[in-house]
Amino acid sequence: MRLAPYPSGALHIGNARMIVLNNEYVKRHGGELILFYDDTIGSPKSLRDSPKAKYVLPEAYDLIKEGLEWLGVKYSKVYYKSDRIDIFYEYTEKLIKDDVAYVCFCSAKKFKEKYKNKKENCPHREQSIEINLKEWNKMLNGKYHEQDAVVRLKTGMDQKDPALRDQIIMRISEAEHPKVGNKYIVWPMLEFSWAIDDHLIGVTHILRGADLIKEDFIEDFIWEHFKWKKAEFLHYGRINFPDIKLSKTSARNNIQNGLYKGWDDPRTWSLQSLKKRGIRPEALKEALLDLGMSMTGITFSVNWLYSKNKDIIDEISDRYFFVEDPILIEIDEVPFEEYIAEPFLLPSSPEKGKRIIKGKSKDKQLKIFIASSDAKKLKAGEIIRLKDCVNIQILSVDLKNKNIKAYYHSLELNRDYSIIHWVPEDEKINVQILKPDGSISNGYGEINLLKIPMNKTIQLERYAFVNPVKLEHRELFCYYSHK
RNA sequence: GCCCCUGUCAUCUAGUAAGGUCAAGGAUCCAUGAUUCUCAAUCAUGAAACGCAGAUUCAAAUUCUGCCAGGGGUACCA
Repeated sequence: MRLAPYPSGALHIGNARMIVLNNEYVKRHGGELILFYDDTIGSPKSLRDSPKAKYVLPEAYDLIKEGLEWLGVKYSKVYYKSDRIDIFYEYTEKLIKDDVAYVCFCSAKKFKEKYKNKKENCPHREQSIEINLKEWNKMLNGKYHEQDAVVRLKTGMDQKDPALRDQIIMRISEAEHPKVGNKYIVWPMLEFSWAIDDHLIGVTHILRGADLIKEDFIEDFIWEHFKWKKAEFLHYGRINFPDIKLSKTSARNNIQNGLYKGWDDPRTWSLQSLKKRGIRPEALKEALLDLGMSMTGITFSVNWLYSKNKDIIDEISDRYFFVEDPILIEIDEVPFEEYIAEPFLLPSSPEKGKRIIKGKSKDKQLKIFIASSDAKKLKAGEIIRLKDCVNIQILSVDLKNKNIKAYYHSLELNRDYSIIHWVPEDEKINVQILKPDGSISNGYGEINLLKIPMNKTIQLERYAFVNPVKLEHRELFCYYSHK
């Protein structure tokens, strides 16, 4: 079997389904997996400036490799479509000589309206083999330009399905290719190139999305013509990601115009970005595999992935305090100079030990920060519990001036009081969290965050799981994982 | 327009090939309660579906017909 990514950008969560399913199939049946970069030319030169243009991005080759490595996918060989253009020339010539292909000069619009929709042959279909060969060579020799001429396969203008009437197999593109430059101006269409290559590299099973079903027909037509052994087709249905916008093309544009920092920006939903967010490859694989091979159109909710990931990281992510968008509370009449809070690093594994958070008072006053989302809910007179510390009674709340006053109330845990998180004013570090939508949350975290390893997920209690990626000048930068 | 495919809880899925074992099972989400010094996790309970209409049959989620609804293809993209 083969993986055939188009190297226009990093692999994303949507492309991953194709990879995971192929990989699993090969593993279960003891097959061989080939990585085949489907790096054809894409959009013609004349459309290259359009934001929708598809084209090969040089860095994508490595980004794809990186993504496959992260997913733990092993392959036996690597091929590049762009290395094999001469092969398609050779087979196109054979097809012309066998009178099953012809050079057509109709414009796309004219062909569709005058011939395809009416099931009628265009004049070029009747050309002799000699003329077709001559015109084909003119195409190869650069006598024609983009849009001037194409090679069509004689699948039949009387096909019931208009999608299958005399498909184009070779066309002209004057665009530059990152690997082979301007060496070729005639390029194959996807269906045709696979009909040839799947045979030549010995593919026995082709597992692809339902959107590529038409390609089956073209491949089968050509295998039939050459009397080649046929591969078996397997399909899976469409998958939709309603809460995500997934597009390698728009990700590329946003990276190029500087809106995104790179291919690990969470808005790309690339495998690179998922890794940075602390999503485990096993979680993604399991989530995708659970969808199976059904032909049903699937609405994929990212919560499904998050849930799988949480199963893995919950029991290994240490807990820390963090307050988002902090607001200061001044607590008066504190009857001690220092209180040492000792919450567990990971309550489900007490053997991992405890953290130490010190609350120090000056002149009987203790200053701490709480999250503004908690502050908004406070009412004067209310008693709340600072987790693992003390109970305080709120005296006044002035959100406009970010000023909250409170009194010390008591020490003992009382579950009637709501429990909130806090960070002492004199021992804190700045924490920045990059959210999936690209926004950044700011807040303070407990001092123990200075000692944590990078790229190992943690849970900021009552906030979310995050993956710390950088600690510099007492400032921690994290990627948001999920709730 | 023309071709093709798919319709089971909010979502994903099991069941459809051989009609009875399905008064439809599991997971996620949601709700309630327990537990917990986290709004997480854990445990318990609950809510929640065979697209519609006919037909065949002792018996239909499963077979047949019609309808309806979604998706895909119809690119000199992949």
